[in-house]
Amino acid sequence: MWTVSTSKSSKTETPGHYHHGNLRRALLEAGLERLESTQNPEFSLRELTRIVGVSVNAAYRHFASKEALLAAMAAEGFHRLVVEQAHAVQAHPDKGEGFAEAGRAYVNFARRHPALFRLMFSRFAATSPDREMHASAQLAYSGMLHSLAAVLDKPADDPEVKVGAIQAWSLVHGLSQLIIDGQVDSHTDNVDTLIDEVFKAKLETGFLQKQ
Amino acid sequence: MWTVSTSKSSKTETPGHYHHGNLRRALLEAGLERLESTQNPEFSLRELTRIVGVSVNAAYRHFASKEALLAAMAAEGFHRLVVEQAHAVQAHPDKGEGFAEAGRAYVNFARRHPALFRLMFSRFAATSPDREMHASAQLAYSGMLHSLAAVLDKPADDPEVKVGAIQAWSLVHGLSQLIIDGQVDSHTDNVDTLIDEVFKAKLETGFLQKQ
DNA sequence: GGATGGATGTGAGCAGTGTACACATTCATG
DNA sequence: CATGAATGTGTACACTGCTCACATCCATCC
Repeated sequence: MWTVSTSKSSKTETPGHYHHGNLRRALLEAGLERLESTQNPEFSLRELTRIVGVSVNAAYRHFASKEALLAAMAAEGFHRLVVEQAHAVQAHPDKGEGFAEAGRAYVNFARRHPALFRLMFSRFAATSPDREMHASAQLAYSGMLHSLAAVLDKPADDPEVKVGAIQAWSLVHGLSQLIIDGQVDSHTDNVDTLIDEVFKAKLETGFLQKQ
Repeated sequence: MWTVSTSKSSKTETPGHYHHGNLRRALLEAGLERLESTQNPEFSLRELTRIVGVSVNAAYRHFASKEALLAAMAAEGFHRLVVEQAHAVQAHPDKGEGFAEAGRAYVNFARRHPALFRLMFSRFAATSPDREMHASAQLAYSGMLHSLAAVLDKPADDPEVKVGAIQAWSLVHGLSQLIIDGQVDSHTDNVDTLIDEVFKAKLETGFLQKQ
């Protein structure tokens, strides 16, 4: 996808490509693809630079460390998640359904990209002072917060909305984690119907009831 | 704590200690302590053996790989979690309260041992074929399942119980994860009261209602 | 249009890692 | 007390993240 410009060509991409043609982006893509394609999500910086076809240290012109690369990948993951959730919300005229669908989208995102999902919430996500990543995560949260506020017809800073948002996020996040850990698979036949059941029960008895 | 037996002494511990005195246990303890005591939960096998005062490869007589050591540490974590939850359940005569208290114990375990908690649910927990660890995790799940079955006064294999258990586990697990990721801290003043609120809301409207 | 300086990529090298292999020591048991 | 198994040690190897000095390329200005 990202071809090296051997001498002077391939000016087809976005600006900011000096020798390689946006090496930063290429490394990110390679890393993300690596997460998707293999069983073992551990990878070395050297492996990525080998894939991209560049010397090891070229990476250090774009990322201060391997950790910084991982943080950028996580941020990209949050961006994609936010997009998918926004789509889910907008696809449903009924706000309650839209909110529930966003939850389903969350779980399915985790199922489709388990390694990326883990990366997004791994240790360094809490530790690293990466600004971009925290901003992305914040975006995901505030999106859900406002969606729930619309459902409950209350301001976003209403305590009930805040607690409800954390509750919903916890449920969805926990379910995602347990599923990708294979800790739910072993107890149920079909994960899809389980998700439906969990959500249905939630809808009937839980916080989505405007009471 | 684990002193090396220079020549022939320190037979004070459980059997199975040849040269060192249960090196396996010592490595586990060192690893767990390492997780508690430091900011950066990454550690090398060599570091652990240095702490214990033994050559690097001695560890390989007790663990097939570093991954196996991590799996054993995770299993130990599950054991401790199960113990704390059991205590929480038994401390309350009312079964519903006991169940809720077990949930609180779950969250607090994660808060007190964030690195260990992460390890227990990290990538390799799903990947690794470590039998002991999966057995321990299973134990945690079935304990909660039976506790909920008692609350609802239904058999443990009742679909409603199963769904409720996964729901409860998801909520508690997700909340734990979000808290230790610092993703909740930034939105609320006091985590403790938040937990109470989440649980209270759950108790009032959720699956704990016998309807 | 050619010089200049900053952005970008390269190569060698360092300390540290996980682990395999051959060997040494110690223990339980005959 | 000899023997074999269990346990610990030393050496070595391929690999890692990362630093430093150097090479290359591009945009820009005279």
